[in-house]
Amino acid sequence: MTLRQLDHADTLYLPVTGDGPFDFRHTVWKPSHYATGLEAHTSDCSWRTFRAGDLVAGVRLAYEDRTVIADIYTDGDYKPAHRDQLTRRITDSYGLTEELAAFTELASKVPAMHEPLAALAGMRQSCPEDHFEISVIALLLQNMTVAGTTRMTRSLLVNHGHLVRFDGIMLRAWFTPAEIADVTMETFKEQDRLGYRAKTLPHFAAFFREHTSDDLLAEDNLVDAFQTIKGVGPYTAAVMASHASRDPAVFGIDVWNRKILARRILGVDDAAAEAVTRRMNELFPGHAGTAALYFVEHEYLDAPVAPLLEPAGIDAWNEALAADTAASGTRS
DNA sequence: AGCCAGGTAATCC
DNA sequence: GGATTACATGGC
Repeated sequence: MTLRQLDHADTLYLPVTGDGPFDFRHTVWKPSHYATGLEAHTSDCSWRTFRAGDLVAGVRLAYEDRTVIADIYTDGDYKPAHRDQLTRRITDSYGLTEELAAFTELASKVPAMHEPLAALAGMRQSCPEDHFEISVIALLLQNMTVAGTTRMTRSLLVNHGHLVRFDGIMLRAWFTPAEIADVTMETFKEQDRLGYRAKTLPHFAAFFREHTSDDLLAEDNLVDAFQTIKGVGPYTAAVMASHASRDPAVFGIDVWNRKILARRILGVDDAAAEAVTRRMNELFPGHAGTAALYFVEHEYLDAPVAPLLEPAGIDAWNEALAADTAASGTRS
């Protein structure tokens, strides 16, 4: 994998609409999210890569006066259509035009939600991944420890993705479905150590090459269509719906958030998935997904999985990413 | 060694 | 149907 240097191409000023607070830091950086190398965060600035077709874009995100300022870096072929695409993508990824009032109203009536709401008021769902990318994440989370998921994610991005540098930060970028079209199941299994998930990934690539992102927006039962793929069940489909499609009523229940939610809303260490889901829907009708987000992020707020970087730590971050890439290159 | 982890599908009664 | 089990992998 070669390192691409990206140059500054544009600055987007993206208004945050709606009344009420906006929590930029916890919208863009989620305390519960594991490290992927796709994004980096300090206390007041974030960097993230996006794919827009063949384009690899690096984005620096900051916030001021109800406006997200997105500096765009690319490797040369930046066109007006890309500006529109990235404006929409970043606005949607972080819910900048979404209204939280209905959720906040419900939440204020649930004592268990008072602390999360006080700590995180104005936080939106974040999903900089597109439908394909978030589906890959959900696949890698299946029946696996976070350490295992992190390992597989890193391997896929090192071996099939991209490495970029812009604005002083080094980051990984996703592969597109087209870019892994010729990668075999054997490679995913033997090189990337995906286990049984190796069989499913080629089907994802085929599905998302057939269904372009514009088709997906028009598709009204994408979740059902996606579940016809072998290896995609209710969890993976729900993660796609709640994150990439931003359905506030939906959340993918797994053994991780099941325990967190059982403790928060039922007062027990664990409970059946159906019982947890039912209670979440009773307490937060139409907004159970948003509520789950608040409970989970509050759980990790004091001990984030991937803590914010100090500005002085960026050199070490860059060196770690470069070393990781070099190590992979020498492996047989 | 054996069990389990941010699931899923196949196979049993 | 609902309950049980194999599926890959690596960490403890």
